Amino acid sequence: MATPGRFHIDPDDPRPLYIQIMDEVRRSIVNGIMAPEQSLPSVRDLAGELRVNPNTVQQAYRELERDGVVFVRRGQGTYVSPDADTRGIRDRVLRELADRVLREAARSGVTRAELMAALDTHDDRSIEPSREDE
Amino acid sequence: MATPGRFHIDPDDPRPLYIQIMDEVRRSIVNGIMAPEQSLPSVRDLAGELRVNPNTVQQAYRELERDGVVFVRRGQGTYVSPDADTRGIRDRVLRELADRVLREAARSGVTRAELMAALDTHDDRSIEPSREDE
DNA sequence: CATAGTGTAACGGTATACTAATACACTAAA
DNA sequence: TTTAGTGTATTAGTATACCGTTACACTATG
Repeated sequence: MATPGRFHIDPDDPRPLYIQIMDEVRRSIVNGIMAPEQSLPSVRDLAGELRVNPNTVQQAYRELERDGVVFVRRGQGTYVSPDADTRGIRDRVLRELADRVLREAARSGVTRAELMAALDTHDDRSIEPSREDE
Repeated sequence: MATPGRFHIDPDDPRPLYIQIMDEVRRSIVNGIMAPEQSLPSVRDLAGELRVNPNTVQQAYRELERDGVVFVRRGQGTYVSPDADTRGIRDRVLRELADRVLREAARSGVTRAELMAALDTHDDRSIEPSREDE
């Protein structure tokens, strides 16, 4: 059930709240919804919208800052990094995901070619990327 | 540092021990090293080899049994499932990995095509699948 | 029947992750 | 200078995962 704000989290999702928030922010940048230097909602605003603790939002923003995705001005706000353009973040997300996936494939003893074949024939269309319908 | 047994675990790997053991067993089947109905080392034997607690091995075997990868005869031992042939397990591992990966891609707002392109161009050859050199 | 193998269950300790509560510090505008 | 915004740090509570300890049950063999 989506909250009416720009980001949403799913209380039934087993993943930690702060990780869901990080994914929301990252996806907004990847999809071009948020542009470099655009301000993010304040930790209190977003906390209110999502009905979580401000420190939970803060934890998400802190990790995104550490990853270079956002930067912070104390007393002013949190902003998308100037170099966090859609293409750049998208490439990084893809590279890191590919890296993780290939490691897991290696652990399981399957090859990149087999994995790609499996991805090609995977038929669950319901998990194509989220679209932000505004 | 590999222990001299058939399976090994890495104490520096942050993943839980029982999950590492599950991966070892699964990979042995996927690589054809273990055949259907072949017996697995007993929980005490493997615990001794890996220097972990028997109940840790037991937990791995229990999950593998739940997944249908092995079956258990109390008092007798644990065996690879008769239908757990290399092809079957390999297909399942691939399907589940593909499913997980596409979900994570969707969460990040990237498409299957982009992901496959990233996998194609990923250049870390060091993470091709483990080979069991015997 | 006893024994040595096998698997199994219950319980407890520890560590860590997650989240919230509270209070502090910075900044800009009035 | 004050105020209302902003971010930030510390602390604490809770839950859960992980792993080990201990003891029990089954099975086959001698």
